[in-house]
Amino acid sequence: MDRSRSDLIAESLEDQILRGRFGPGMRLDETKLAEEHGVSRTPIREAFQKLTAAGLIEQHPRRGVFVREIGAVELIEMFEVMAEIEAICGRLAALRITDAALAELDAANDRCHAALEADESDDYYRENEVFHHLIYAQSGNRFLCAEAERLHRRLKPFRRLQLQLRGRMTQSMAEHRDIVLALRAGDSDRCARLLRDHVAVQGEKFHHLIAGLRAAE
Amino acid sequence: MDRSRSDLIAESLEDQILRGRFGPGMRLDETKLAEEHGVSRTPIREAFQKLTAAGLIEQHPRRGVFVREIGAVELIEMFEVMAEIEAICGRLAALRITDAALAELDAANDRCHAALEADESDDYYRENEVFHHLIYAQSGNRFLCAEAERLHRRLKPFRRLQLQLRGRMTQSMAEHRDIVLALRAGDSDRCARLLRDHVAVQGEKFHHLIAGLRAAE
DNA sequence: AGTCAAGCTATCGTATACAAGATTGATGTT
DNA sequence: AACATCAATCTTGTATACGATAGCTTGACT
Repeated sequence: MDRSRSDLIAESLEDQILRGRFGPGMRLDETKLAEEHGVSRTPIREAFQKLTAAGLIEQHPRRGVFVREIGAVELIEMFEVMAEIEAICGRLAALRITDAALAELDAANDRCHAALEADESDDYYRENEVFHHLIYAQSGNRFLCAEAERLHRRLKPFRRLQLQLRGRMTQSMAEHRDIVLALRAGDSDRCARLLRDHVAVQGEKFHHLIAGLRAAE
Repeated sequence: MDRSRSDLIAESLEDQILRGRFGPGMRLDETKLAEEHGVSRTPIREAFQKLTAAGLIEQHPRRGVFVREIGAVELIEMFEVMAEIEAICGRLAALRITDAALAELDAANDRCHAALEADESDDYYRENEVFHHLIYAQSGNRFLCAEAERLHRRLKPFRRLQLQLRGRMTQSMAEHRDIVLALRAGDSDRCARLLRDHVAVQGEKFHHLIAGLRAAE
């Protein structure tokens, strides 16, 4: 399924960009990257195409490619959309979820809780992700699920910032439990609302998030 | 802004695929297309990257690229997501829309009505698109707007089929007027619901749509 | 001394050549 | 006669080379 070189390189570059190896606005040099990966410019250029489509970089006609700067406004917009998408997933999942999936959600939540107590934030993030992905899948709409995962992936580094706010992890856990309750009860409207609020970043949290962004630079 | 050759070719190919020049599952020959466009294989390949990202074609490792078959299930899923996205746009737009935009919506609706009376389905279709794009923009969320436009574009050919159902255009017009009323009143919940129902293809309409698809083959 | 223009350089975009893999057809064997 | 295997050809994936364009630097003129 993987289209060998260029796909691998695209993945690698995406990872490096998200991890901050390439800062926002930084120019990516085709030749340098080609040498670095031990390939010619062609696969690098193909990888660029993919990253452009994913919205990670910008290609200027005869200037070069640059890591896209995600401004505060766009970030807020993306979180707003993510919150709504998750709400949709939740509403559909509440109607369609299976008992097995509910059990898995409980299990993920338990592992989340364990990670929280052990102060293992990496584990917490992973299980938190499992929790959300389960809900996406339980929407019963594979297209929606794919879209949600795409956006989730894009917001990944920022979501991490969000969770670093003091006391957010504990609060997040409680919200997860409420969400599972709504799912189990089949209360789709409530579930949608809970998920929207869970993901939405509002009020003064914005400022922390933006400050975190600045600090990360 | 346009990256010369490959972008133009990608657009051309996309258009041809959507118009049915290349049937679903059909293989696209790099060499043949290169000759056809009077360029080498490189720009064609770059165009393929874009189309893959847009979900229009599939690239198999050493086999070639094929026009993606969109099955009935996936189509229904995509319409479900589109309906929800439009509902979100509508809810936000109801809170944020300007008077100028309301006037533009009215104008688009009037042109829609005129096209309906003149039985000019192409004009109707274009104005219908203007109407929806205005609402996307009035969500005040540029990211959401871009996502909505992307999905709208992908569903374009199928939406066209849907509108060809008997009496659908007249009904659609009436729904448009209700939507504007809700927007003007700032009734976000009602607007969201109206838009969701407007877009959703539900119940027996599915069968018409699928039957139309089958007939088109 | 400052500004504008011209030329140079660096990098992008495209073409072409080459390599590797997959498919299909033919031939040989059972 | 049918099936399997091997080879040849076609097509994709990668590399390299060349042409074009934009930005930068330098020099000349005001």
